[in-house]
Amino acid sequence: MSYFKSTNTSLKSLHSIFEQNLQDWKKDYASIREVEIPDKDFLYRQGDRCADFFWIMQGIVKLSYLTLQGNTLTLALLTRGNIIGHLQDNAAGQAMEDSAQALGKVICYRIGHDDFRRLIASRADLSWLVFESMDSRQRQVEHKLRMILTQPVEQRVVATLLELAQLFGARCTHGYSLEIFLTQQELADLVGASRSVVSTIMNDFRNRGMLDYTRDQICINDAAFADE
Amino acid sequence: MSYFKSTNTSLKSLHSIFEQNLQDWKKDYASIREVEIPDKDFLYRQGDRCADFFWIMQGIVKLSYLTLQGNTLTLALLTRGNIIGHLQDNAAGQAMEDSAQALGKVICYRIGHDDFRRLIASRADLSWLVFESMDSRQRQVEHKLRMILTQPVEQRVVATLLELAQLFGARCTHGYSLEIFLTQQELADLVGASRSVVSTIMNDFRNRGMLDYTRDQICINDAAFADE
DNA sequence: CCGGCAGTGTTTTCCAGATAACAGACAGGC
DNA sequence: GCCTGTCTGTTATCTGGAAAACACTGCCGG
Repeated sequence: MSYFKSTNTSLKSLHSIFEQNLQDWKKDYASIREVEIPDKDFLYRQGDRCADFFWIMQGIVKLSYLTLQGNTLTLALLTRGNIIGHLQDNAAGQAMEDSAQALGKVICYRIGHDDFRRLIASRADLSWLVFESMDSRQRQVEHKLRMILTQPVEQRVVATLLELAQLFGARCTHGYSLEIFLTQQELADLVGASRSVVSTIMNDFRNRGMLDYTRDQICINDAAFADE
Repeated sequence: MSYFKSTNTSLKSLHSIFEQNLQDWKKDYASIREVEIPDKDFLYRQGDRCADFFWIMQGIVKLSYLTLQGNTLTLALLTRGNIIGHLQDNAAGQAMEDSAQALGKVICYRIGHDDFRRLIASRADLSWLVFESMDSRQRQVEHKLRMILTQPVEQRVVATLLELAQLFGARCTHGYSLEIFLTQQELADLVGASRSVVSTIMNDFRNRGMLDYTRDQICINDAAFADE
């Protein structure tokens, strides 16, 4: 069960760094504030102009892109420590090319563009955290690209479910159950496939005893880990 | 012809920042050295262990991934200002998951992991440059993912050729000719398609007068820009 | 001058998966 | 209870593009 390897440890120190400094920083960087985003709310939407940065403290944020044909494509799931925002400040922010949506409750610090830049400049130790954040997103997207170009849908579903188990998995009697529920459509967006094939594949897995799921819960049985 | 928009300006200052400081820095960060990589040489190969960073000063570096089935998949083309390297230092660098190859002559600074980290920590103004570098690669990969999932091969070829024109384009009598030559196979890897369909598509474009190419040159005619 | 090699052009076959269309299933609200 | 809306399950059809297979066009070295 090597699948549940520990996540990057240095990101874990982030919150404590912030906690003890937030009050101090507010004096220097007026735009910093802690915001709580309820499930399904958007941090911003595709096409919005948004020059702020969001530094995730808790919860998961889904980045997705809506195609012209009306399909949704999930680019990445970001967790604590990740930073979202536009880097170039030209003309006070141009339209975002994707949407960011909370999956479950999310807590993050929202910081204006200029303040963020100044903060980074003055606190060199923070910049390495930012690098790690960007790097993890980078890897995530490249990994997705590789998967889509090389693996058939079925394999991608398996891989995605296992990744989700890492992110949301809570131990239950027969395996790991996911603490948020995704509709099949959302799962399909995540693997980059159509809803109908994901549906049949999921059923197949259920019949083979690797998975249990209902309308509002998914549970990955221990058997699944053995098989793959 | 809005296509030839200027590239990020702040990256342009990079070389001058380095030039005037390189000698000084060598004292503090012994591992820094300027290296020149000839055309087609590898900075590192997939599977290598490499804990160093490469900061590109000149030329283009191709990042690509070799699949188990033996297909090559080009993830990104990086230019001046971009930085390549593993962030996490655990166990002195693990295997690279892609290869980095020079496309044409490349000049870059090679820096050991720890020196790079110290350099960034001590020179906060540099870190913003690194952010921009990572961000541009990020956008490039996400863009590729979107293209592959939404556009048919033909469109992707067009888009890729226009992007190449931006990177390598040199004005010639009838349009923009590319200064490096890519085989059709390499072009196919870049668009994420098979060689044979790229070949027929290219021929089609040539017949329609949008393109001229021979065994060792590609030229995008002005007509192509009007059409798309 | 003749292989041999690396790249190109084209055609034929085949299939994964998109798309569409519809029939349950379940959950509110009225 | 019944209507409505949102999910799930399944099947029938169609197609873009991968794969394979081969002929063609240089070019380079002996």
